[in-house]
Amino acid sequence: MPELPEVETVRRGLEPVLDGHVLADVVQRRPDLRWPLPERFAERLTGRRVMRLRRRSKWILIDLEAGAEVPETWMVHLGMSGKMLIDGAETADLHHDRATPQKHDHVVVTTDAGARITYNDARRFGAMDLWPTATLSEHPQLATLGPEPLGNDFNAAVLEVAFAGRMTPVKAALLDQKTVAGLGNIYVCETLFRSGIHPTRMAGSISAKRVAVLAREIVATLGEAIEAGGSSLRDYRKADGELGYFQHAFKVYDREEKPCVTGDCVGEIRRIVQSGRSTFYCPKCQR
DNA sequence: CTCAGCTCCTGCGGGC
DNA sequence: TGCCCGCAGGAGCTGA
Repeated sequence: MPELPEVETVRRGLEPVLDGHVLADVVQRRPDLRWPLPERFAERLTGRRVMRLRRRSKWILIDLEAGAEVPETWMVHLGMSGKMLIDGAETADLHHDRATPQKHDHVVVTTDAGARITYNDARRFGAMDLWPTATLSEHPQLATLGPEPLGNDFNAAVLEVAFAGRMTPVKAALLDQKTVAGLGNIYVCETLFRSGIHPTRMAGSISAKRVAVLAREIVATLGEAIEAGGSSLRDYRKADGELGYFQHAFKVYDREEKPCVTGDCVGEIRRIVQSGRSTFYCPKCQR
């Protein structure tokens, strides 16, 4: 499910319950997610204080105070179906209640303030790791990532260089986390639509001017989605304690055969499959 | 090296 | 109602 905006929303939702708090109790309910969890995972998290929550691409990075060892970072990737659910002392009004674990609840953390954070992941494409904070950028999953689209290292020129010579559809190039980090299937479709670029166009063949539009739309689209996530976060307690899922109106994603939303466009959204994944686009607006 | 296709896993919705 | 199929927001691996 989650792409960069959803992951950022989850990070922001976790912040008030985790930041500055001690992980008083950690329960690991199976040995692996996508990969085996690190040795003595629960034991190594237990008793450590959270110093900061960061995000890199689709990874949530939870910096921990040094325990018996050096400062380490608890890394969390939600994969396709990973969810973070919060309940406990401060959310006793929730009908959502994890007192007894439910199906696919894999990791359960209780803080010193009595908040309970449950990681639930049906498809188990998610991942967790524990890595020294000082060398985090060398972690195998982080080392190859491209620039953070909402960071200072991303702009039109950078995207142009990344596209240069790429004889692959721009859709695939944008899904490649080495090009830009954090985009997934939905936001690639949306940004290409907003940029008027056809998804099958070869990345290396797009003019500098149009790459600049694309870079700008990537930043704008992600920013707006995070904003939408933030507003949903403010009343997530009314829902079910599940972080990161929010209503967002997509212009093309999952709108096959629906009318194009562009003002005077009479076209309808089309769905094609590119490298095994659905692409949605307007054949009239995107060239 | 680059790229397309397959793969992991479970759940859900549509068609019959 | 139940069964079967295709599909799902990620991304690593394989082999051409």
